[in-house]
Amino acid sequence: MAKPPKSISPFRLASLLRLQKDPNLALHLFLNPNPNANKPFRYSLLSYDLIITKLGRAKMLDEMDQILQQLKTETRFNPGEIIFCNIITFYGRARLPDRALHIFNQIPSFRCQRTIKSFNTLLNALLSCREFGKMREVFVGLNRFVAPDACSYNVLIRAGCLMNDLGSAREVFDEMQKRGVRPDAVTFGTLISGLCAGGKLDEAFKLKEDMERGFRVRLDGFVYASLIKGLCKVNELSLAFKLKDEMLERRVELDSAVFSTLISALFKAGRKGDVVGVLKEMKENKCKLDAITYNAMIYGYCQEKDFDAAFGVLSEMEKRRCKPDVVCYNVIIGGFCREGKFREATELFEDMPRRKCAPDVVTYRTLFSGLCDGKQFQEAALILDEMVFKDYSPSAASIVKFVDELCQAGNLKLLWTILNSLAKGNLIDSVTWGRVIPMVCENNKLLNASALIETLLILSRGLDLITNCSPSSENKRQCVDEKRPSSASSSWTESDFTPFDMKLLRGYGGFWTAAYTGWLRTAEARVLLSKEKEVPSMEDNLILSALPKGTTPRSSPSYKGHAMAINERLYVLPIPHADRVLQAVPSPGVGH
DNA sequence: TTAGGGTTAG
Repeated sequence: MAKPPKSISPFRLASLLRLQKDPNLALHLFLNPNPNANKPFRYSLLSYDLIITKLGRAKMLDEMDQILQQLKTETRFNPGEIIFCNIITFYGRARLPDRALHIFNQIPSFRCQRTIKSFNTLLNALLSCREFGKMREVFVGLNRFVAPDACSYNVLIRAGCLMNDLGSAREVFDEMQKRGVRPDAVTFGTLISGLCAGGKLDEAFKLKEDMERGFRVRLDGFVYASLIKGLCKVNELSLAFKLKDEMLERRVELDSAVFSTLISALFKAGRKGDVVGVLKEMKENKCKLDAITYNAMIYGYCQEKDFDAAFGVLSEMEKRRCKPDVVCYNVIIGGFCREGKFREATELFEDMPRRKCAPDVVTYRTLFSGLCDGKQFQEAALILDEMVFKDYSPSAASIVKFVDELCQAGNLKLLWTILNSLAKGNLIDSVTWGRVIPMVCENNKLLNASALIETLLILSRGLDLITNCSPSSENKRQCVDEKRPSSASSSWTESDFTPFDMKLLRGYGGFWTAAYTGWLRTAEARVLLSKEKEVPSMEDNLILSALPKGTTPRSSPSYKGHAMAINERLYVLPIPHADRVLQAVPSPGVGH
């Protein structure tokens, strides 16, 4: 007879969790440490820490929340502030500012004291979400309870730099000194980097002087790397190399960041031959090449259309046990696309999972816009659909470009396909609607599309994000039934909408208005079809004309669009989908 | 794992 499995101790659970790479398995293990035991498991604080960190890193934030609720009920120990700092950071990375703020406010309920540390983490998380207004609010509010330190000000300075508002970054720099907080190396590093990025090299060098002479803060690699990049950007390569030598003289540790910048600049200046010297110097300084250094070379070779050399670097990385990262593949895929090597680009993209590298939003955007530029419409449509499925969005410009190209090519069939994909991701904005509608009307030999466009304009006009409201499905159904345009008018005006509608439209802002209109029209089309009106108005025609030819709705279409034969088409999206369109949140850009 | 630099697209 098999022996019953030995029950595991809290200590053993922690070490098992540490070893488990798969976050799902780790979660399962955490939730069922001893499946056959009948008394509750006494989790250690370390186990909580490990599972929360694992789930957070894997972006399994709902599961992480579940564990947090459990942690709240544990009274045997008091969790340290660091756990909450990590959680706040995870929310920041996931662009969930409200949840970051919420957990920050909840910290005391976990029997943990908040300090400037979690406050600064919150500020930084809000910065990751580009919630500058909220940052200010939080800073002003908490200022009354706790004195900001250099780190707090450094986050604010970085916010100024990212907003391209170097003036306000400077103001923060002055303010911190007024309040007796000494700027440190990070303060100068942040400000100098911002000045270099903004092309204010003179100011940056002046600040470097002040840092050293006036403030007696030691220069470090961060400051040098920013300045060297700034010089390279304006083609001052010899000055950049001089600065690197200054680092050697002053015994500032030379790191891969400085060398990567120089290598990248040499390639861009067409001085590939000089890269060998830099690599040699790296070796002399015992500085290892990292993925970024290799990527600088790969990019250089791709710009020169030397893909063999680029793949050579890739093999070299593997040989040196430096795992190629996603940027590495993005660079090569981009290079292939620029050269019209779409098959190669797609093959490498498809090979990424085998190479144990997940494509990111940049990979998709690069491939998508490359395929569009090369008029590889079918492939582009496939990538687009996959992108939307993954909740990534192409840039608004490339969507419009793609739609324009399809309109020009008269490829209505593919146009419907991609509009369908875009609708799934709530990615059709008023510009796209504006491009598509005339196309549809022209194709159906209708008089003109001005009525619809006018409608879109009316709805988009001056609508700001004022309120947030989440309508019930009953509300929406009422909208559909009541929202018939007045018969005298051929287009919709504000008077055709109840105050509720207008509130709804305002709540979602101008950007969403077009999607909302699309949804209303969807339902509208369905109402029209179900009523089998004898003499369709021009408005009816317009909507019906948008339906692809040859699609015959069943006799009694219901609001549950899935029963309809045409529900795959854009204008007849199923209602549950429309609900999602309405409730969707704008997808963030990179890093989403 | 409270904050800053270097490689990719748009």
